[in-house]
Amino acid sequence: MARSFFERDPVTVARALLGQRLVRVLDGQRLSGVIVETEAYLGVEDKAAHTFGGRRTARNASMWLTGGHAYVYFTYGMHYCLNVVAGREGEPVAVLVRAIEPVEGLNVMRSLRVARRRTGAKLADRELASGPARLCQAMGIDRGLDGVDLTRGNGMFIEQVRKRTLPAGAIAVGPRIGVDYAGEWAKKPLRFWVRGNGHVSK
DNA sequence: ATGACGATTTACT
DNA sequence: GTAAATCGTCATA
Repeated sequence: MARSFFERDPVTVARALLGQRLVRVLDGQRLSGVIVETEAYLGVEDKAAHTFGGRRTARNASMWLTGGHAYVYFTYGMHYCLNVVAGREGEPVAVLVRAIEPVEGLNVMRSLRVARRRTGAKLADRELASGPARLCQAMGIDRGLDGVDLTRGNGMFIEQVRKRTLPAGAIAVGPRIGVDYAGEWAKKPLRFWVRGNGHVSK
């Protein structure tokens, strides 16, 4: 996907990413899935965003890069989450990728996920990447990928599946998850998912 | 140097 | 439905 796809406002990018494919090349092997759930983070004005109020730290530095870079952060002492940076350089907005529908490398994903659990019960396909931290586990994404240029085609990138954004009727909209601390901003309709898709987080 | 806190997931009641 | 797991990060002092 070209730079121009990402250098747009985060809501537009969040919607346009639905139905496109996230690809991770791990040890020469392709792991991939169709993006089915995203959230837009609007930057300095957005109380739920890591860059709220213009915060610029070592942790969120890549959010300030131009659209098309990855912002990977560590949270809750054990989880990573992946964002696709949107907008222009110096405009710290991003899209959190919350779920994908696995397409390639399901067995590798399963073993990466199972390695982190106590019980050995087998995971259904729907449990592999239906959540922002699950997706990172399944694809072997950690801080080593923070700041990676997703337009470069190595390590991790977005592959174009469709030219146009899904029709509005195929996209469901709701408030973002896990940001209750953000007051009014917690209620804004900034979460997007493919209507009826079974791989969306619960 | 310290303390409070997560853009979550899992296990257990 | 409730709670534990687990630690980097950042604001405060």
